[in-house]
Amino acid sequence: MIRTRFAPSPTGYLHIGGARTALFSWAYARKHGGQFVLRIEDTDRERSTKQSTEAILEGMEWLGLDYDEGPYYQMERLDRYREAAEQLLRENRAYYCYASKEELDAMREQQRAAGLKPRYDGRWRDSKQTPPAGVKPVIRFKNPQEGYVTFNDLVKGKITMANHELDDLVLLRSDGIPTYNFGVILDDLDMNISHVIRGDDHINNTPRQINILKALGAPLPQYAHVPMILGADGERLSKRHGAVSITQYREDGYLPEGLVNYLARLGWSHGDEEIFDRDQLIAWFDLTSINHAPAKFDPQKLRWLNQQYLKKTDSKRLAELAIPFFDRDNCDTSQGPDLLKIVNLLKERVDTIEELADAAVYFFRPLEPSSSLKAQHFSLELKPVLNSLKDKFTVIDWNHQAINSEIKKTAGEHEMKLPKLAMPLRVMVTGEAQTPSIAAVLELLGREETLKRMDHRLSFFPD
RNA sequence: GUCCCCAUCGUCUAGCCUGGCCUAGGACACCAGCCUUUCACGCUGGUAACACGGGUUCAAAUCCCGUUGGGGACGCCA
Repeated sequence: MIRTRFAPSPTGYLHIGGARTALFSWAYARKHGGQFVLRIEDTDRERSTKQSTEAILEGMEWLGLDYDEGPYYQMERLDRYREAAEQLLRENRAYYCYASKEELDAMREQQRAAGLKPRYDGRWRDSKQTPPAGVKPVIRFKNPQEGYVTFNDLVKGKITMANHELDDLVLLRSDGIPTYNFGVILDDLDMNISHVIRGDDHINNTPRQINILKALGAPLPQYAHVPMILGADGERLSKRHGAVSITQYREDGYLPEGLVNYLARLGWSHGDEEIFDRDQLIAWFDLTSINHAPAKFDPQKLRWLNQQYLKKTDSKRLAELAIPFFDRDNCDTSQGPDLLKIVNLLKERVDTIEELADAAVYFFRPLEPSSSLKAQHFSLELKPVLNSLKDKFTVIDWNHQAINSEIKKTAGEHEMKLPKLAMPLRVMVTGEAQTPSIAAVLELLGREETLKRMDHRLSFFPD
């Protein structure tokens, strides 16, 4: 049975990188009919917050990453970690270390100054000295000092690390809470995780974890390290480099399926496939097609993909999703034209739902054209033409074909090129220069509102 | 600094494992044209990459080594 997990720490929201790791783990489990587990690694008491946990859960739900078990919380498993640490202590695979924070800082600084890799020097490893009074010790792992650790990473291939590069890491802090490296292996072990899929910033931790697992006499999971996602500037995505919360994309008007598709395609590929849904992802997903190099996040391609999904999404659903955005624009959608029809008209022309709502404001309230638009499209000679068009609008059938032919006819009668009439009409009714076909817009807007706006505008035309 | 990972168009990538089909394919972006009632959409075409240097081989984007460049890790964070 294949079991994967996503194990975020609740010290911030769920961001792009974490979401993609979760997506890959999820897809791998689903592909193989396995199970996907969610575990919250909340052992950093300083920074873990309830809000972060909720934000992560919310992000997972929005993306549709459903889990079969969890969320588990590490803070509920403290006894287990203590037991395991004591076992290692008994078997002389771990030891107490009484070194103070200041002492260790000084040690590292010295090493750095000497051009060495900063690491614990093992001063308490085989120490016979009497422990200082009143100091609560940490428990450190007795890492093997010779030989190599090799594992076969399912993404990167064979990775080898010399044991002498590794130091004796802390297993249990002085307050009895495990550190990441200890907690994670025990949890993955107890939860029968078969495949550990995580960011490749964990590659360096893997040999340490393998050593502990071996000391415990436990079986090893398979590892798959996924490359990082970089910001547009090539820097690792961080809070300062555009790593926004996954839910921010919802607020910006993206569809979860668009984001999922984009994320899946970032660092993973199935030939030349660009647009594929969740089921196709599951069917196609494999670890070997994950790219080995880090990828830069490209917001423009995300926008394009989102537009592809917007186009094929049912207008009814889009209309519902758009309501909060209309609210932001102070548009009462219960009043004006049929929202469904508005969505139909606009959904191929915008990249996000936010843009859709923004592009539809004039359906709900008249917009004042900018002075440059007025100067460009309004002129006194036009006034009689627009007046006669308006008169005809009072009598024709109100559908876009009829409106359209009336506009064309009027332009012909006055020997005008069509745009010369259509543009001023568009600007005077919508206040904007870019809208869908003006006839379609007018039909939706309704005869009454159209005439009202024309009257109003014409009353002080061309100003 | 030390260790680990990585390296194909500006970006995401196919091809690499199992050398020849690659005068390197697709997508985003960009440019031009078409469509057109504006803006989009759509369609057509275009610019654009195997980091560099050595090997191995009849033949290398593909295999090996080095250089350079990028990323990551080096905590009683995860």
